[in-house]
Amino acid sequence: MEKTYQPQAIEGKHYQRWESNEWFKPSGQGDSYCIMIPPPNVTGSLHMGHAFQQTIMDALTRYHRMKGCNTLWQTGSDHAGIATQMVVERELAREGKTRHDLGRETFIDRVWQWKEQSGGTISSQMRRLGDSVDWTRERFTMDEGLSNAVREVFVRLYDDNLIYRGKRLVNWDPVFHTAISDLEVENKEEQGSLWHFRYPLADGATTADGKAYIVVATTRPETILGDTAVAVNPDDERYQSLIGKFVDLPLLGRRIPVVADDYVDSEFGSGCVKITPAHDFNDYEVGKRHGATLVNVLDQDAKILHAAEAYTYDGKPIEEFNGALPEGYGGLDRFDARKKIIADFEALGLLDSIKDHSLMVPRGDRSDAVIEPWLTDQWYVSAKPLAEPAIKAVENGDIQFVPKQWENTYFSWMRDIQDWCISRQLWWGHQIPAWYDADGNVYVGRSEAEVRSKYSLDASLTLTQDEDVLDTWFSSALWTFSTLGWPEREDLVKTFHPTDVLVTGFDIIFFWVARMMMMTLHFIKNDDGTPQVPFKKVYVTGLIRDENGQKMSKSKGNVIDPIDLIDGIDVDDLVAKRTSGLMQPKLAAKIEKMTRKSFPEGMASSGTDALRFTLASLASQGRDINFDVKRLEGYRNFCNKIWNAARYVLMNTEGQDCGQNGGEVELSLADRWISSRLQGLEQDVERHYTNYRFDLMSQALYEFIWNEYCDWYLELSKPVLWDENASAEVQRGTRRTLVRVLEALLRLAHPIMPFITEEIWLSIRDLAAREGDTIMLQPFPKADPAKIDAAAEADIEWVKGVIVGVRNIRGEMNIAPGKPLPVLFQKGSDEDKRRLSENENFLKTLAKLESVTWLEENDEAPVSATQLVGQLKVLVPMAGLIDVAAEQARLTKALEKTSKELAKVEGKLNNENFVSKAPDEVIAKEREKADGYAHSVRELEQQLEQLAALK
RNA sequence: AGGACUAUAGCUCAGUUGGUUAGAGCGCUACCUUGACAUGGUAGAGGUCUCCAGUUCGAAUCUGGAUAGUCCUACCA
Repeated sequence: MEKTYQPQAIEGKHYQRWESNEWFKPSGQGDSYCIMIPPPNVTGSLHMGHAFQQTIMDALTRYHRMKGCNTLWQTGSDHAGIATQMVVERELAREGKTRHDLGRETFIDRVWQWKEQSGGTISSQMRRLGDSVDWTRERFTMDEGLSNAVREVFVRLYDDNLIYRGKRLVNWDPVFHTAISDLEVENKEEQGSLWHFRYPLADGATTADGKAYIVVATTRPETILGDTAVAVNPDDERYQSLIGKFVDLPLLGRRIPVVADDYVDSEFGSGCVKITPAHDFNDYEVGKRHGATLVNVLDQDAKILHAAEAYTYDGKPIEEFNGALPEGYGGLDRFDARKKIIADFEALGLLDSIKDHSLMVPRGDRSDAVIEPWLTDQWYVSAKPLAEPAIKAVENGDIQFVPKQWENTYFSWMRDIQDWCISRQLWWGHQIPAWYDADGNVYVGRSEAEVRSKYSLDASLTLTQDEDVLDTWFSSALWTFSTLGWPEREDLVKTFHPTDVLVTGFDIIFFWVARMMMMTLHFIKNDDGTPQVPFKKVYVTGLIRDENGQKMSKSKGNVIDPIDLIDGIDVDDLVAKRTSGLMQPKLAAKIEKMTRKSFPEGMASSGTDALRFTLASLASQGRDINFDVKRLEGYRNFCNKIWNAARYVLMNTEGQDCGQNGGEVELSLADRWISSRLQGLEQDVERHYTNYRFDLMSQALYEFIWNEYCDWYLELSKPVLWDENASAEVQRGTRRTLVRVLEALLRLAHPIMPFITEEIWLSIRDLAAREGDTIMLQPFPKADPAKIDAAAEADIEWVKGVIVGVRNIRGEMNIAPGKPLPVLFQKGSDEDKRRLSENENFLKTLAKLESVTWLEENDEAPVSATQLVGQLKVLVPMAGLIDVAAEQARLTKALEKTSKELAKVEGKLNNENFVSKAPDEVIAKEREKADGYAHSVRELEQQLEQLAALK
C-alpha cells in the first residue's frame, strides 16, 4: 500500500469494475428493496443537494444489498420541458435562428440530438460519486415506455372525468410563452407605487362628500384598459349610494358598474377597487360574482392588443363586444403602456396621487420575468378527488415522513389543493393526446386511430392534435411505476413496487412527492384491490447551504461543485468558474473577492469517500445544512487514518499466520475487548440505519475507528506482537483479531465510503479468510451478543485509566514523553492487583514505564505525583523529576473540580424530596458517585498536605 | 397576516423517551519526527446550553412568554 491515501488513484478503477460486472443489478434473490432516484433534470449537473441525497440513497442501497436484499436503485432523468427547450433555443439563437425557423418536428429532433450529446453530464458525475444505480435500467421521461405511461394515464384520467379543459386565468410567462404552475412562481417583495386615479361618475352621480368622481388605487395602471367594474365594500358609508350606479372609464369611454363586494377592504387605499377580471385572480372571482365581462387586453408577450377581446365565464367569446382601445396603445409593452396610462390620466387631470408602495411581484422562477395572469385554454387535473386517498395514506401511516414534522406541511397543502394546470405551451414534452375537429370538438385517446374508433369518427373527418405538451411533473408523477415498465410489465411492478423509501428535499414535496402519491394511489392497486402507495417512507433531507447559511446560487457566486471537492480546484479556476456566465456581470468583482477570501488556496482534493462521509455526518434532522469545507478536511484526514491503520495491520499480518487456516488461538484482553466493542458498534449502526440517522452512524464509525480501534487497540496490539516471548497462540489471536475487526469495520463503513473500503478489503480479504470479488456483495456485519464481554471492557477501562493517569502526570509535569518512569501502586484492591499483574506488559509499553511496583498495606511510599484510578493510587516518585509547586497546582485543580462535583451530588442527596421521589437506581448511582468523589477529595487533600510538609 | 423551524465552545454542528464531569470537526495553547499515520501523537484552554417565568426531587431536554434569525403559505387592489 502507498504510504499516504490517494483517493484519485483508487476510485475510478473500482467503479468501472463494479459497473462492468453488473453488480449494481438486483440479485434476483431475497426480499426486494427499491429506491427510485428523484430524476435529475436532463440539463442539470451535479450539485451539492444531489451529492447529499445520492450519498444517502447509495448508502441505503449498498446496505440493503449487503444484507442480502434483491436491491434496485432505479436511476434516470426527466426531460425538463422549459429548461431543455431554453437550452436548445439559446443554441439556435447563436446560429441566428428560432425554433419557428426549424418547425416543430425538426426542433424536437434537435433537442434529442442535444440530449444524446450533452444530456449525460449528470450520469457521469454520478459515477464519480460511486452511486450503485442499475445503469442497465436507466430511464428518461421521454422514453417510449414512459411516454406510453403518460398517454395511458392522461386518457384514463380524462375518461374518469379527472382531467378537463377550460379557459381560465393562468400564470403566464411572457418570455417563455407558456403557462407555469403557481409553484413555479416566486413572489418577491419589490418597491413600486400605488397610483390613485379618478374615475368620473356617470349620470351626474356624486359621492357622499359631493365629488363627481371616485378614486381607485392600483399598482398596475395598464390593466385599466381591461376594467369592467369598480367594487366597494357594501358597508362602506362613503360609497353606499353609488352601488348600482356607473362610472365612465376614462380613455375608453366604457360605462362600468359600481358593485358591492365583501372582498373590498374599506381601509386600504381609497376603498374602491377597479375590477379587471381577465388580468387578476382576485378580480376574476369578484367579476364572476357580479357578471363583469372578462376583457383581455394583452397578447402572449404581455404587450397591449390592438383590440381587446371579451369573454364570458364559460370561455365563450363575446362577438358583439367593442374592443377598440385608445390610440397609441396597440403593440405597446405592458410597462410602456403603464407609463402612457399614467401620462394620459395626468393630462386629463385624473391622476389623483402617487404613493410609494412595496408589493409582492410574481416572477417566473426560470425566466425571472414578471408573471402575468392571462386568460387561456388549458388542461387541468381535478386535484381534490385524487388528494383524498393521498391524505389518508399519510394519516393511516401507509406512508410515513421522516422527520415526521413534514407531514404537517404536506397536509396543509393537500387539504387546500387547487386544480393542477398540466398543459404547457412548449414543443418539448409529451404532446397532449387530444384531437380537435374543425368545430373545436375534443376527442381524447391514446392515438388518432384510437380516437377515431373510440368516438366512431368518419375517416374523412380532419383531426388535429392539441399543440400543447404536458407539464414535466406530470410524467415525473408516474416515476415509481412508469420506470418499472407500467402498464406493459406488471411483473416488475409486483416485485419492486411499492418502493421502500423516497429520499428528497422538502422543496419538492408539493411539486413531486404529493403528485406521485396521488397518481400512484389512483393507478396502482394492491392484490386486494386497495390503492397502492408509491413508497412507504419519505426521508426528507435538509437543504445544503453555504457555510454562512446562504442558499447556494450562481448569482451569489457561492456554489460549490461536489466534483471540485473530490478533485480539488485552484483558486483561479474557482473564481473563473463562479464568475463566468453570470446574469449580472457586474457581480463578478464581488464574487471574486468573496471567493478569494473564503478559499485563498482553492479547494484541496478530498476524494469521494471523504465527501460522502462528510455529507452523511451532516444528515441530521434539521431543515438547513450549512456546508463547511473545514468539516470535509477533517474527514479526509479520517480516510487517511483508516488507510494508515490498514497499513499497520498489513505490515503486521501479511505473510504471517492470522489464523486463516485454523490453529489454536488465545485471545488477549485487548482482543476480547475490541471484539466486544465491535458488537456494540454493529448494533448502533444497525439502529441508525433504521432511524435514518446517518449523522449518528458516521459519528459512531468515526469514534470507534479513531478513538478505539486506532488509538487503543492498535497500540495494545503492539506489546503482543513485539513480545518475543509471546506464544504463537496469543500472537495468532491478536493478528486474527487485528485483521478481522478491520475487515468488519470496512464492511460497516462500505455503504458510506465505498472506494477506500473496497481497496483495503481486497488486500486483506485473504488474511481475514473471506472469499469474494468485492466487498459490495459481502454480508453486512451483524452483532453477535455472545462476543459481548463486559469483564474485558471493564478491565480495559482500568488499563486506560492507569495509562491516561500516567500520561496526565507526564503532560502536566512536562516530563519528556520518551522518559521511562517508575510507577508505584498503592491502596489497591485484589481486583486492582489482578488487573495489574495481568496487564503489566500493556502498561509498560503504552505508558512508557520503567518499572511497576505494587505496595502492600504497610509499605512506605516515597513522595510522588499522584493519580487516582477509582480507589487505586498511581504514584510517580518525584525525586529529581517533578516540581513540587507544579504538582500542587495540578492536584489543586483536580481537587477543585472534584469538590465541585461532590458538592453538587451531596446537595442532591441531602434533598429529602430527591431521596423520597427519585427512582432507587438514580439514587444509588448518585450515592456511588458521592462516595467516589469523597474518597478522591480525601486522597487529594492528603496528598497536598504531604507536599506542603515538604516545603 | 397565519404557520413552521432554529437559537448549545471562536466557527460549523450533535446531544435519542428529563438524571452525562454537556460532545465532535475545524480553530487555539504547550510538548513530541516514538518502528501505521505530522492528513499524526500526548496533554490542555474554552460553554451561567439566547433571555424570563413555570412544571418537576431534578431542565440543554417539557410548557408558556420575550428576543433574534430563517423559511413556507396567503396576500390590500
